[in-house]
Amino acid sequence: MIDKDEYRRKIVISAGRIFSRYGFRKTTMDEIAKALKMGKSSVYYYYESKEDIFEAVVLYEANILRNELTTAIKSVDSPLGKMKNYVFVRMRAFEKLSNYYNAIFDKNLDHFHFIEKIREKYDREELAILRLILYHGVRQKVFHVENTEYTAMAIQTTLKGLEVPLFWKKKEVDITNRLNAILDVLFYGIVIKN
Amino acid sequence: MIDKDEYRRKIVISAGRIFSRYGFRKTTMDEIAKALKMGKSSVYYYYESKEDIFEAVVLYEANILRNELTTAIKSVDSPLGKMKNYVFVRMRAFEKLSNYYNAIFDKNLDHFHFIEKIREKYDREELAILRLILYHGVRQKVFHVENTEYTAMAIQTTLKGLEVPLFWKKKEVDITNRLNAILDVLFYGIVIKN
DNA sequence: AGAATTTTCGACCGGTTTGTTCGACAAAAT
DNA sequence: ATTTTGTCGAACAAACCGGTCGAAAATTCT
Repeated sequence: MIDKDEYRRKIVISAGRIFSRYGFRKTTMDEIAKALKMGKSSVYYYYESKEDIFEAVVLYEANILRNELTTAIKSVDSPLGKMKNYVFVRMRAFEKLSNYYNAIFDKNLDHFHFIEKIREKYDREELAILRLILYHGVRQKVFHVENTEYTAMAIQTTLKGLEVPLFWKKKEVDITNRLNAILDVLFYGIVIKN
Repeated sequence: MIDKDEYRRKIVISAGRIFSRYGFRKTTMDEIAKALKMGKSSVYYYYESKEDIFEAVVLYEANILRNELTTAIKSVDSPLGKMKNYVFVRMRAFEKLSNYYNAIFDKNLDHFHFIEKIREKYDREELAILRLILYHGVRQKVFHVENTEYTAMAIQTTLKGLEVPLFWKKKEVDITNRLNAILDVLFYGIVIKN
C-alpha cells in the first residue's frame, strides 16, 4: 500500500510549480500528470478535480508563506528589523504568487470561494502579527503609536496597496526601491525622534 | 494610410512578450490581439498566421541578442573582459529565451525550420566573434592558443553545454557560479603564466 | 497459491477553445 | 464616386481538455 498522503503532497508540489508558471487556466491536467510521470487518469485517483488540486496548492503555499513570515520576524530582534523583514518577505512572496492572482481573476472568479476564505483568515493573522511588532516597538520605546490596532490596519492597507499592480499586470520596475521608500516614510513617521 | 511596417513591429514586440511568458502553444491569437486592443481578425491583416508572428518574433529577438553581444564586447578593452562579458550576456539572454525553447520543442518541432536556419547563422557569427576575441588576446599576448579556429569551436561547445539544462527544464540554481567557474577554468588554461 | 484490494492507464466523450476565413462595413485615398 | 486600406463580428473545423469508465497491473491479504 502506497502512502496516499505522500503522493498527494507530491502532486501538490509539482502542480504548484506549473500553476505558478502558467496560471490556472493555461495549466492542463495532462501537464500535471506528465510532470509526475503519471497517466492523466491516475491523478484523478488522488484528487477529484483540477480545482481541488488548485485549492490544495494555494493552501500549501499559504502555509509556506506563513512560516516564512514568522521566521523572518524571529530572525531579528529590533522592532525596526522585524518590520522591515516582514514587509520584504511578504512582498517577495506576493511577487512570486502574482501568477496565481492573474489566474484567479481571469474568469470563473465566482468558483473560487476558498480564496476569499484564506484571504480573510490571513488578513486577520497579518493584523495580529503587525500589532505584535508594533507593540514590542512601543514597549522598547522605538515606536510611537497612539493605537496599535488602527496603526496596524493602516500598515496593512499600505501593504495591500503594493499588491494592486500585481492585479493589473503592470510590471512595477523598482519594487525594491519603492519598498524602501515606503519603509522610510513609515519609520520616520513612527520612530521617536531624539 | 497607416504605416504597415510600424504596426507589424508593434505586433512583434507585443506578441514577443506573451510568447516569452507562455510559450508558443499556450499563447492564443486572441491574447495577442487583445494586448494590442485589436480584434483577433485584424491581426491577420498584418501577419498570415500565428507561426508567422512567431518567426518574426524570434528573428527580432535574435537581432537584439546580436546587438547586446556586440556592445558587450565593445564596452571593455581587455580580451579577458571581452570574453567574460560575451559569455555573461549570452548566458543571460538564453536564460530569458528558455521559454521559447520549451515552446518549440513541445511538439510540431518539424514545423519550425526557420529556427534551425537562424541557429546555423548564429553559430557561424558566434564563432567569428569568439575567434576575433581570441585573436586580439593572442596579439596582446594575453591568450595563448595554438589554433584560434579550434579553440573558438571548443569554447562555443562549452557555451552550448550550458544551454542543455534549459532544454530539459531543469532549473539550474547557481548558473552564475557555474559560469564563473567555467570562465576560471577557461582563462587559467588559456592565459599566459608569468 | 488465489482472492481481494489498491493503483495505473488507455480510450473515450461532450463541451469548449482556437486558429483561420469571410464578408460586411467604415475610413481614407484616388 | 469608386477604389483601396483597415477593422471586426460571426462562423467553422479541428484540436484540446477536464473528466469518466472499465479493465489491466501491482500489491496486499488470507
